[in-house]
Amino acid sequence: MTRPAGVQAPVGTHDVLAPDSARWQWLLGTFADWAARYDFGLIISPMFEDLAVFHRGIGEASEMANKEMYVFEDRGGRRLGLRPEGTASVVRAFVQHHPALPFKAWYATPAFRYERPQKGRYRQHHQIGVEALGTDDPAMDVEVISLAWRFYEALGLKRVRLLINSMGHAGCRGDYLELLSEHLGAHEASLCEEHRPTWARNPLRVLDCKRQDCVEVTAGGPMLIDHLCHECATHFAAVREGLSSMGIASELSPRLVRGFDYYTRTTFEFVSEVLESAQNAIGGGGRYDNLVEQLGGDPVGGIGFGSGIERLLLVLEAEAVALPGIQPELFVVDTCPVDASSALIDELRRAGLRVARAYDARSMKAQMKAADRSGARLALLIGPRELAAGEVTMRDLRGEEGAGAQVSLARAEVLAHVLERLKKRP
RNA sequence: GUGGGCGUAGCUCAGUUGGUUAGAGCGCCAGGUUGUGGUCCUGGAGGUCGCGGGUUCGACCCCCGUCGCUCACCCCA
Repeated sequence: MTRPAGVQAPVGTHDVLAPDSARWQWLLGTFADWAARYDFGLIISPMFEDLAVFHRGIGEASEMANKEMYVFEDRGGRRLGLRPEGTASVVRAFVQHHPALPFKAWYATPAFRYERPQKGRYRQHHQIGVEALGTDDPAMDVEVISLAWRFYEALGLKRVRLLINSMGHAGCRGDYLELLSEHLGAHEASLCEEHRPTWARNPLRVLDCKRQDCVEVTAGGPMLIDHLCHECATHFAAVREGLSSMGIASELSPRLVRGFDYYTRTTFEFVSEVLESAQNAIGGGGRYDNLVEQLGGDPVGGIGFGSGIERLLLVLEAEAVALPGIQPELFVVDTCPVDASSALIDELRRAGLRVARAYDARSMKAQMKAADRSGARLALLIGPRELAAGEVTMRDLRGEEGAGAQVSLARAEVLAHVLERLKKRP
């Protein structure tokens, strides 16, 4: 209990040990599979970047860039930041390497934000996501969004809603912002305490405010979705139609304003209906048609999404989805005074089997107990009797009738019998 | 950054207006069954009661500080 100061995970971080880590492996594997089906390739990029990458990407005014980033200076005097989200780094890598278009990349990465932890919110959390750069085609918006949707389905999630909105491009958004500012200015006195003095700096944020005062003011005001230019409106309609043609329902959510400044046109968020906590967004993303240029690249568009692993795990638990574990298939019990099992265990493992064993020369009873708890289906017993006879006893630990049947096998035939038995009962 | 709740065994927790050697269940180890798990019985190990200070004859209990966990605001994944 008492341990030296500092010998514990930092605030807001967690260790994930087996068997819980098996859920992560399964989730990550499922995502990798679906990303590959959509022809996305894995990208691995550094977890820290020059601060400018994040500042220019996320927007200097944003809460995240200002107060939540882990910033440090290295020994060479460089100002660096720990990745707070996935997109900026991918775009930076894209600009740096000029890959062929369209560039479709998926990632799994930790993300760091200095915030007060609470349920579903940590200082180090983990995201999986994709970015697709180099095309404005609404079909790519549809691919990115549907990939997320199919992935959630593959996990077994049922109670997920897709909220969608369009932020327009710089032109129509600019026109709209004037209308919105006019409206907010006229009703300034009715805004909530926080936004009354600050609405002018970022009027869109007010739309996102959940306090009753602001909700009432903005409800009577203009919505961006009604003021999109022809091109943006057409693009948005194509995205929704594409999703609809796949049977994916998207709910128009005109107040949806996501946290990063870089979004244009399509923005979306996946919310869980079963999470009771305030952190019910399990993923989100959008199009960013100016970001590549802002980071020094050609003026090409992109779109992506990110999803939080910890939150997905919370939802999986809330929806009571059964999660596959990783258990040994065999447990080898060896009670001989000399090592009689290492070579056999090696043979089994090289044949692809997951094999557990006991250590410290414990009694047969203790080893059998360990075998039972390991979750293995079969136990192989080698005691002095088997050793002398050149045999191995194979015992079924998961026999449906309770008492497991056991048979004696010649040492040379063990592998063949084990493979047959395990295949027989998948 | 703001506010609430909580830190007692590996885990989940109990602990009577502050009173002697701090308990339970589960888990773990061993034995009952000198070669057999899952049920049952018996026994055992394991705690500077988060840490530091204070009040008191005496503190797991009261007070202060501190560290940590947790929930909410905020922000978001």
